[in-house]
Amino acid sequence: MHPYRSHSCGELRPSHAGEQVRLSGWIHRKRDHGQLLFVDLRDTFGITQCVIDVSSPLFPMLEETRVESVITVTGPVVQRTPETVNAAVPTGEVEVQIQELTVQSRAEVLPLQVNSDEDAGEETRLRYRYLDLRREKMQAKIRLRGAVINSIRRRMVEQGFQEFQTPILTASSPEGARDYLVPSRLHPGKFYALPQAPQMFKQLLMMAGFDRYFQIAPCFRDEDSRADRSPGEFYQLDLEMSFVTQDDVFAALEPVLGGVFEEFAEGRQVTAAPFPRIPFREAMLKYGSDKPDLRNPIEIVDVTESFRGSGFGIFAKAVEGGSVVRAIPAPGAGERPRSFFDKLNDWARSEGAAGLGYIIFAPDGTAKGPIAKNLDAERTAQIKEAAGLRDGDAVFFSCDKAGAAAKLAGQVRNRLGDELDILEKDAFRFCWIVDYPMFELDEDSGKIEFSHNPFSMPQGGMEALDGKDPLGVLAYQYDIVCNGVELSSGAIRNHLPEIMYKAFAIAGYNQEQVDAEFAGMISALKFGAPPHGGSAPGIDRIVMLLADEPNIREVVAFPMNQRAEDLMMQAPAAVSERQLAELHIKLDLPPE
RNA sequence: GGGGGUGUAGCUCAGUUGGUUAGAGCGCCGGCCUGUCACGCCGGAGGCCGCGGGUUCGAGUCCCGUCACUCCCGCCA
Repeated sequence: MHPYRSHSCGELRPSHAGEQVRLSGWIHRKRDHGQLLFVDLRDTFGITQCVIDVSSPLFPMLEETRVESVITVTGPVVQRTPETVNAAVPTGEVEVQIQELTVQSRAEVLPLQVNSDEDAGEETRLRYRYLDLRREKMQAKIRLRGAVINSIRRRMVEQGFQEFQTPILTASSPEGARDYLVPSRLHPGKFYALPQAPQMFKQLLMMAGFDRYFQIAPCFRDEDSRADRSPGEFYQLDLEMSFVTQDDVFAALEPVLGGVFEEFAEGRQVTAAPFPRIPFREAMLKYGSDKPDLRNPIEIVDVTESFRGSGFGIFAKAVEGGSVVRAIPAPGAGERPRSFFDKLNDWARSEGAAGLGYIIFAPDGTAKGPIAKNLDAERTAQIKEAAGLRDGDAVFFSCDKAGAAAKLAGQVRNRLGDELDILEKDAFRFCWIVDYPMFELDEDSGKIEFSHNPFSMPQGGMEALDGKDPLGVLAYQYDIVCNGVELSSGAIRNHLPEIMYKAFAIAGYNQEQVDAEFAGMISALKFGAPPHGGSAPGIDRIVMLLADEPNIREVVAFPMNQRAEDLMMQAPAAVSERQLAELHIKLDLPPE
């Protein structure tokens, strides 16, 4: 017999009764009856009950072996009597009678409990990640991640995409996030950078004529983390296509994402392709965000005109000064207590807003609240009509300059969705956000800047850039959003050097600067570049959504903590003087 | 860089208005138990209440500072 196992711990059934088997695994749980001892033996495939009694000379050895020790047991499979069957476990109709026992590895007292559904603190979990990962919940999430990646890869290949590998040690790029730098030994004072994304390489592969590229690509960015943003590194489904329009990219990606979500939805609804397309400006108005959660039925409306010259002086005056007023309907909130409105107002102030006005439309048809007192009935009715409100509803107002008003309105919309518990349940709601503006005005400097990727193709091409209103130029730039999570952004790229120079000129770069900073890219465009475009959905975020986990670390096997430290491997760490010397590095700062 | 939350036993947490010896569940150690499956019963050990300072007759509790973790803003496709 094999030295470790003849079967897995999830395998044995009544049909195996009478067979001599060998199982290896971790002691998940022990139930010690003094003369009789049950061991739940666990491997990644399942749990099998093993039993031994005091008549065996091995009994004391097993009795003193702690939970999470690794053992090998050998003995016959026995069908359990009907009253001792455990219907909750697939192997629950049988058990293994232990005749031979090897303790492969003893476990000390554990810093976290593996056989518990309760999470230990994150610091403990990350420091002992290998224990945390033994837990059933974690095994399921990490397995899901692997299955999702397999599914993506299969679907991409089926659509004629070819997988590539691109360099990890590459050059720093001047745009975007902060780079991770790697010092060069052979070139004193010079550095490689880890790629923030394989952007340049995938475009160069298009110029090389490969037509359809994809990669499950590691990306590195030295920026602060969030619950949904890993510090340091993450994975993207990076893809690029030649001779395509925006519609072609959407048509290629929708069946992949839609298909993956359908495959792992487990009963949850998935938006059917084609996904809705929402222009950026419309999204900012209706949802106050370019990553709207479409499970939330609330739609924001502009009611600026209803307040212009009105008796509600604060808003009327702000409107004269160029502010707008956005109305956020709160369906069913009309019967909430005063404290509900006060709490939201306090929260809005804590978010930096001047305050959050509201009108309550009471069930008896009267309009209540401080704003209603100062607003004539006609205007109040106008607002009620515009926001689609009924008696028993309420409406909140966000009044500020357009950008800030939209942002607050979006936050209120999200908050109301949660507080009023009106989000559609068990659904994945996708949309594309399209028609991003090519440029935006920097509020501090007053200068025109790229609003997204400078390498996107402006809609209307050269003609549009030559026009009088660069801020009105839209780009073939798009995001895909699911349940309020930005999965990716993408674009049809600018493959024409003259348009590239012009776009950069508008953003204040002359030709020499562009040539210097983007040399590889610009020169590649000069030798015959196909029109091309692509996208790069975040793998971790896809798995987060499918696993219904708000924290990205839950779907990464070995994540770093918020301060970009690996508590288990103890990275980052100091290195030896010798290593530094080889890299021509002399540390200037005392090490603490 | 800024703001919020948390920090009490190995783990998860409770701890009232500032009051006497800081508790529970799980885990650990010991004892009992031959059909349990979150086995049960009895007993025990285990505490720098994150750290430093202050107020007070008295601080886990209040104040100041600091550190750690976490969430958010900034930042980030």
